[in-house]
Amino acid sequence: MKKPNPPFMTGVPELLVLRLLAEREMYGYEIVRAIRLSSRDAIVLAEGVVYPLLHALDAKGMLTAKERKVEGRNRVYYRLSAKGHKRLDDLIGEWGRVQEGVHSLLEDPSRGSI
Amino acid sequence: MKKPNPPFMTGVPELLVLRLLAEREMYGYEIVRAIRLSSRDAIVLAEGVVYPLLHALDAKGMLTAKERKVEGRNRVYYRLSAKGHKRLDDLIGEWGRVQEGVHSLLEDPSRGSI
DNA sequence: GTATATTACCTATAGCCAATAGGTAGTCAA
DNA sequence: TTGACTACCTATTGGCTATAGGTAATATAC
Repeated sequence: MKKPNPPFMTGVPELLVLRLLAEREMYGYEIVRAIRLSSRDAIVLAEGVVYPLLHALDAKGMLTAKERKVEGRNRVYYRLSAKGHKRLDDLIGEWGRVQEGVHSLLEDPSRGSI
Repeated sequence: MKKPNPPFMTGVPELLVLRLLAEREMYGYEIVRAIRLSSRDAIVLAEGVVYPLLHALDAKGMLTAKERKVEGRNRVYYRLSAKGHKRLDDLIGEWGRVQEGVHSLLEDPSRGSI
């Protein structure tokens, strides 16, 4: 088996999925496409990443699922719960803090050594 | 045992360590402090993260180690190799791409759904 | 008619990063 | 001599994510 590429980041898939669902209800396959398109292929989450994540978030009460039949196909539409909104806010805050931290280290790494 | 916090990101510790060592040679304990200070506590990597990372990077030829005795204490000073510089460039590029991808999704998640 | 591509869902396995929790040893101040 | 700080280290655990599959329906092409 080929050695898998290293994961580039943790927590971000969850952040992105929650953010998309904060805008409107979506189904898994749609989320996979939206992340790929909206990030211009910078972030590509396979279905094997998104579906288990959705199930985990659902199990934690972060979102609600509703199955619907559209054009002969079953779709599971997800929607953010209040808990999911809270979680999203936390992740956005953490992302911002980390991003700033990385930025300051990349730009001026000597600041920490004074 | 307390449930450990989830990792907030992968590849970033490596990025930060390489970036610091690109500026000047440093030793492990100093790196731990520099990351904490320069990021204003946004990113705190314990010694148990940094030391194994340094050893792994050393084993991969990303950096060179030189032991030195300073004020009665042993310090292992690390320096970036050419390979390490290359790796740093790659990680900086990837960080930029991912950061932009996350940014566009956070700001305008509907772009991907047209 | 039957391949192929696309949509849409799913699970199992494996790898690796990082977080925790320890440990050793030297220096210095109270 | 106790505590605080410096400076190094390892073992274990856990969780995220990547891969690699699988099912089934629709639409298109040949």
